[in-house]
Amino acid sequence: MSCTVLMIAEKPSLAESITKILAPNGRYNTRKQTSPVHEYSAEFRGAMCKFKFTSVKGHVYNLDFTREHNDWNIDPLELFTARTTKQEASKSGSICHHLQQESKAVDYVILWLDCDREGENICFEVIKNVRQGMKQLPGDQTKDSRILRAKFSAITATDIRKAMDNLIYPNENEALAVDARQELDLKIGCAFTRFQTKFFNRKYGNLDSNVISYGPCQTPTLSFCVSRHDQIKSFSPESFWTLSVSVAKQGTNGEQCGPEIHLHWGRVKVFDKHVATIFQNMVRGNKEAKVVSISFDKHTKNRPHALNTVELLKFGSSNLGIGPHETMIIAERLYTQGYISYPRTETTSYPKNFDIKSVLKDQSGHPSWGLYAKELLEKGFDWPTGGTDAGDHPPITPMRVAHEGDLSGDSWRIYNYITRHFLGSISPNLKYQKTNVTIKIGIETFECSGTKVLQPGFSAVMHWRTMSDQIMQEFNQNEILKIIDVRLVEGQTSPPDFLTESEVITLMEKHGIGTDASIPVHINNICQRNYVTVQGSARRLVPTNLGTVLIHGYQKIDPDLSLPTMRSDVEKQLNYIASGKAKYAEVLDHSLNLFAAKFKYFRDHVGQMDELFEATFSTLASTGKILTKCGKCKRPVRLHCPTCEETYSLPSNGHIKDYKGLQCPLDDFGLVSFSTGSKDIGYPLCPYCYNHPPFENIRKGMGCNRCPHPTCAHSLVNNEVCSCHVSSCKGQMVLDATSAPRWKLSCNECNFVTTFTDIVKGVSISKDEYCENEECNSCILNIEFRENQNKKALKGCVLCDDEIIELLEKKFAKKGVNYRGRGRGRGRGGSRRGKRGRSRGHSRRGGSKHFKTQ
DNA sequence: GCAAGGTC
Repeated sequence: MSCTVLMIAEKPSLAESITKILAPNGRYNTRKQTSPVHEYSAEFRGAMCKFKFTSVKGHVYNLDFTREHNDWNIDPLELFTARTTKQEASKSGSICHHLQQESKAVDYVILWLDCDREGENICFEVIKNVRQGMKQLPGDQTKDSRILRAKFSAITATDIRKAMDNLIYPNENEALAVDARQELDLKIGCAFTRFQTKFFNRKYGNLDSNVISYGPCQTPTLSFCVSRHDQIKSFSPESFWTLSVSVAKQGTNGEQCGPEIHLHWGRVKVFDKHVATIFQNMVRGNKEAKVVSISFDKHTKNRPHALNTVELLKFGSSNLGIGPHETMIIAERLYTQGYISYPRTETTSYPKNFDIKSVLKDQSGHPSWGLYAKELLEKGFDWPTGGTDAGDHPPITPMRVAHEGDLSGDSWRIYNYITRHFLGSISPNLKYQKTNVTIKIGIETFECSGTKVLQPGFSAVMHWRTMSDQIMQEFNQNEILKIIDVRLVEGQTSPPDFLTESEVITLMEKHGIGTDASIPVHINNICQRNYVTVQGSARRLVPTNLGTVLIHGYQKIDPDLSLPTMRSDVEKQLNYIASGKAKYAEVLDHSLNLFAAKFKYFRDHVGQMDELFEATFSTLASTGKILTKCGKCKRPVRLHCPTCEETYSLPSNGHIKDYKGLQCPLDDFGLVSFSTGSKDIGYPLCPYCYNHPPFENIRKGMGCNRCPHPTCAHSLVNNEVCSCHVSSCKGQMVLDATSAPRWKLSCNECNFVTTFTDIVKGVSISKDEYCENEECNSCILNIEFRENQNKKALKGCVLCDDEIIELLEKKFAKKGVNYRGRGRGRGRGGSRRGKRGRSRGHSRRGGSKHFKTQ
């Protein structure tokens, strides 16, 4: 034997099938090793050679951090710059050792790894193990020139032989793109996961998951489910009305003969009851209905394409009630038992030389579908058209007959589906005729229709696709029908339902999230971590509180983190590496820097996510109180709306209570009053305005005492009395209406407060009256005394009138005395006279954010 | 204890 050729496939089954194709007369010997080695002799490059065909089992290596960075106590930010190592993936039996042994003194290595980017990467993992042991040859016959790549687009004899005759070299750029992907996924995933897990698990003991994970595939997957949940929550039903009309054939005397026929209104529905009633009256105004047209249309439902993984998973979930993870486990078992072909494939078209006849022959004795298969064999089957060849593996088909007793419950149901799908895919199309009858009552159009199946085609074997006849009476053109009933039926629009697992798979496929092999893993992850639960026989994925809070948190802090474009954006970068347009190190560096910055931003703003966690998972929140308390200081600091899942912070170190059931005119939020005690500051505030100031140039934390709303009874404009007495303060003294029965004036900037003595019963601001002292210009107050005081009501300026000044516990200095702050501030906001009712100092230039009162 | 991608 002049030379030895080592060939390596991605999995043992493929090594065997390709050997069967390439070994002369299909004759070869197999040695049992970590992965079987098939041996045969054949010609290669003009000489007889010994061929050894073995395989790896997927990736040879896993990427991981070194030991020092596998410590959860280090700062996760360090992970972005941490060193990584590749470790052998296999737990049972060393693949590396196997490759090293088998490559000893071989002349050639031919790589038959799957023809995708991952396969190209595995090529280089293999090369790392086989290169050393290869035979040294003289001259320019370098080892690298003898490591070759077979590129095949299907596992068929033609394709495999063609690949063997057109060997090329492995593509390092494609492999490097995968290396970059691995490193990015590892670093981003672990950094975010460790940070979140530690941050939230330390704070909340009642989270439903040990690990609060983040990943570029699992998080967008969860996001799909939460988006639908949000749509449902925010849905508001609308009433609509429709005309429900029934007619019947009539005899010569106008009597009803024949059953009632229900008609569909051409307008379907209207959203205005008044309009609907007009239509109803119009229709009722007619005595008869007239058939104006009858049409017969032929329709076709195409047979399905050949079966791929995603389609199998979707059917398993929606029709068999078996989750994708479980379906894959079962499919893999059926595959290793030889009942079906390789179950991980994107391909939906049969290879040209696929032996459909032999599969049909195998199945023709089957008790359930044997006769059907036999008929196809005898009468001829339709060679499938369409579908796509993804170049990976042939579609999923039955490989040998199984009877119901051979397989346990779910295995049988999956095998049953795969086989019926196969038979359906080579069956005729389903054909049916649809009859449409158009009927007019006055000027309104109605319709009724019937269907008749002309040829069941594939639905005869795929019984879940069966279409039943909808029989309709025969009508004649211009036939007059009797109107039996005209009713107005009210309905309501309804929200969408939660996404089914099958719909989630469709979305994942559409957005390129995960692969046929990993889609079930991602869905399984978000279930196991308790971010979603699978509900009902329709297997709908309903987000848990934890799942919802996570996604809402990302949306608040950095929406990119949960967008489905996360994956595709990174893929675009990786494509530059694969195509050789950019260097591996540069792309990796760029993406790592980007995500490190995102991580830092997320970490700095995690409080926004924490507000949601606090409202959902703190023990106080579980009592159902609307007012939640801070876990540390035990004071109420936040309001939480459990429906909107929004949290509003409030001023701390004080008391919060409902403010007389009053509402903010800007946003309809209920006002609350804040006070720090009977002799301290107090004011009403709107929780929304406090967190989202509605006017420009106003900082966060606005209470009503700083609000420039021109007409609201609680705003600064309508409650300010004079400038603050404290010299360094630029604030306004505001009448604190929340303070009754002990009336107070408190500054809206500093903590200066003055209280009226307890003989004062009521204080109000006199509308459009100001102190006559030009320098003062304060508001005029109306003071009422308690009945037992026998005092007449007073009216005057709090800065200039002695009698009023006397009523204050902390007295303002009388005008003319050189007290701190005198005269100051008066001119600051411009002349105030005549400006009441208009914002002072807070121009509404630029408009307000949610102003809706004017 | 963490990601996602292969495969068993």
